[in-house]
Amino acid sequence: MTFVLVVDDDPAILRTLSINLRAREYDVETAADGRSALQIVDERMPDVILLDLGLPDIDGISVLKQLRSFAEVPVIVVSARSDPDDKVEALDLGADDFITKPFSIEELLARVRVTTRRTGAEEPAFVTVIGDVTLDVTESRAIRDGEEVHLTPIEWKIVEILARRRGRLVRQSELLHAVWGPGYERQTNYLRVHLASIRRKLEDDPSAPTIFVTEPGIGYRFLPDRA
Amino acid sequence: MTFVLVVDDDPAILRTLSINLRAREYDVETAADGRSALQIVDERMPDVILLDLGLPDIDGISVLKQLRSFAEVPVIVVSARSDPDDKVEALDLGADDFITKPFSIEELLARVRVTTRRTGAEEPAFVTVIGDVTLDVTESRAIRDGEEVHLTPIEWKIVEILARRRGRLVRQSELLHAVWGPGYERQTNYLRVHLASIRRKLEDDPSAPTIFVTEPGIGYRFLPDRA
DNA sequence: AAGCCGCGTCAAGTTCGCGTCAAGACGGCG
DNA sequence: CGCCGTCTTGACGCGAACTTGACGCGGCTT
Repeated sequence: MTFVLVVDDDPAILRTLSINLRAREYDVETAADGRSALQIVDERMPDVILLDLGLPDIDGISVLKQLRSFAEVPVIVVSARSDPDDKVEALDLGADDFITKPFSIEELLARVRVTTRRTGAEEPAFVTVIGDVTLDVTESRAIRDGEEVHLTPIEWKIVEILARRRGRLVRQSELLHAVWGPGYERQTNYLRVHLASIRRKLEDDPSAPTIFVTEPGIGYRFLPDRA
Repeated sequence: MTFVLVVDDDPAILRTLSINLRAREYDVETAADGRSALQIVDERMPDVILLDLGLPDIDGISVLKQLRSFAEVPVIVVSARSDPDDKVEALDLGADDFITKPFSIEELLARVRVTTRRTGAEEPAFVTVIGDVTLDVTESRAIRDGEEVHLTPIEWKIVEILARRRGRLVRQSELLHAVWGPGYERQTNYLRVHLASIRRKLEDDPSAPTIFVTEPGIGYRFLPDRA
């Protein structure tokens, strides 16, 4: 999943952007000032950064400069200043794009798509290792004892949803809705059958599951923790 | 010297841009309609294209589409239309940037610098060898057993996208979106047909592909690894 | 203790997706 | 205007994947 960092001191903007980006299946993190923005970049390099120029602590331009001293990550400047000089300065300092407030959310999303298209930076490879099993959800690859195991599309969907919530409980109705769509929330037998084949392929002892465990009457849980 | 193609039907704009660009030591050529623009691109590939959407003959959007079917050259759309939908359409069809008239010359120049800065940094001369097949994606050349094999434009697009992600999975919807544009994400039959002809031309045994492999229900994968 | 409900298992039946082929539509070029 | 390469569209067969129903087991309730 593409990871976007949104930097703005206006909570309303942060909220709007987060909601819209998340709805498009982006992984979003926010920062309200330059210091925390740089920290996030340091910890977990984003695929795109949306950067406001008017920040409370450091000037947005300075943030951009510092950023460029160690990272090539695409930056889209989002600013209320429409003065051409500001744009030129930001662009020449390494910004990849500049969009002025107020802006159309659709346009912003399109510009985000442009930068990700160019860098080809999709999916930072979401992999999970459990003992001798390796699951690469973004690549749809499962490896067990060194050799590839084939999972079907529905099996992958289930695994993906459970894996994204590592450890937490996922209700049956939720799984059914996510995989089969609305209207299938009571077909719990589907889950039984498909979970069975997933376990047959990935569990050491399919009859005593330790990775994909059942919460009777409620749902399922993915437990990647293993010695 | 960086070569810029300016496409606009307004002679005044052509003049202003030419003068300003030439003053910055760009090599400039102009076109007043879509047909001659495409011709120039065919003869002498520009480093950047400034494209107006309102052209007398072909719609600017169509020019962009045709352009993208055979060239990756950076395109900055320059248009009087400020409707967000127009912007989104152009950007999703492959435009790298979008600027609305009237604009500041300085800003336009800055945006030109952004695109050239980007493309100048890349260019990893992209050839792949798999056994007796050689693929030169940047040059659109395929050679098998010493003789050239002809691939059609769509075939090249597919090969290129898969090859750029060597080994990694590309989802059907992604391929369809990238090759045919938004709205074609479910026409998986297109992929079946074109993949078939690609395999017929490049695989040893087209019925048992080893280079372009299918992940049933999910997508395709390019596997250049070979003994 | 008996019965019910939810889960896992299995096998049979059906659908779905892929590859293949061929016919028709489209568009560029002479 | 007609030719030719290319792309689209539909039909078909096959195999994998999914659905569906039956069954047994175990825990929980009454």
